[in-house]
Amino acid sequence: MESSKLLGYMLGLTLRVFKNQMVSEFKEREIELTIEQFVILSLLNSNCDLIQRDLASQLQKDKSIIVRQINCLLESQYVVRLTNKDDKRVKNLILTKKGFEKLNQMKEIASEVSRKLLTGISENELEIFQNVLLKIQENGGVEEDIFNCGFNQLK
Amino acid sequence: MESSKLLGYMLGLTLRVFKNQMVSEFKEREIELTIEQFVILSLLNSNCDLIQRDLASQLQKDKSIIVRQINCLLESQYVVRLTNKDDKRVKNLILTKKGFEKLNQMKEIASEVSRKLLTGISENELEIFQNVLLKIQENGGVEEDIFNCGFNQLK
DNA sequence: ACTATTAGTTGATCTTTGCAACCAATTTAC
DNA sequence: GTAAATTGGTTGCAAAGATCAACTAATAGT
Repeated sequence: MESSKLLGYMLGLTLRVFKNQMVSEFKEREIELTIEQFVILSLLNSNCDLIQRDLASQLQKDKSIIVRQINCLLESQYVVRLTNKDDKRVKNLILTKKGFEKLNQMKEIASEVSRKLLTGISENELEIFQNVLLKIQENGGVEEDIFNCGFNQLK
Repeated sequence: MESSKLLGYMLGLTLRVFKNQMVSEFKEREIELTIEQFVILSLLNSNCDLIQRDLASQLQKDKSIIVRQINCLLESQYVVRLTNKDDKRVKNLILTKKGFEKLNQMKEIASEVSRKLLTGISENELEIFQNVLLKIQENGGVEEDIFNCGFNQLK
């Protein structure tokens, strides 16, 4: 099996397609957040116990990146950062009302874009597709999906 | 169907897993190219008629990015850039022997990484996975795969 | 011939990323 | 209980990646 060659190419291109569409939709509707920030808000909304360390490991990014992303979200008042009472090293991250509303707006856009990009793909194919993605992540050592932020839990 | 929410998240995370593994392998074996450059060399090797415009559209990136990537590859003498005789606007890109050898070295690494990441995934699932990726790209308006740089054509 | 288009290049600028150093709080090891 | 190690978070800096607009040179369209 020679899937080897271009797994990265295929994933990269597909992601880029998705991102480009999202970015242009965001621009059109004057949403000033990036896709990354949208993802972070989504994760925070899925599980309000997530701290910056968790975001870093879930997203496989350096913790410093997360800090800065959160800083942006703070400035626009989409989240609040509070020092945890039990462990003062830890900062809890809480979505504000404003953040929640913006998130829902972005989710709708993501829904539209996804619907558009996934047309012609059967339920079954999509299921397998998701499982393969999960499997790759697992094989790559991504922590088990603590909070099940899979595909299917959106209201 | 609520796959909407995190298509971007799933793709992004999976790509990141792949990239992280590749980067650490590249580092270990002292390969000083980026994944992007590896992809470009792959594409050039698949089809030597590709010009910079094609690379830009295939990779969905701005042409200026491609120019600069190629400049790097020129400096390290992995490719040569020649003005096309029939149309002097066009530059042909040719892999050097050095580039070809480096490419093969990187391909092997990519094979290993892919093999590792794809363990436990059946032939059939993988096939569907690839088709979904292609379908998404198609729905997103990526040009038809002129030179069939699909999964299965590696030596 | 004049205009529009195309391929490529450059410059300025911005974001993203990665790395290392660092602080403060907490654990651990003795 | 205290010293040392670890952990979560923050900052600075430099490299890489990406964007946008302006520009050249060659070609195509009329």
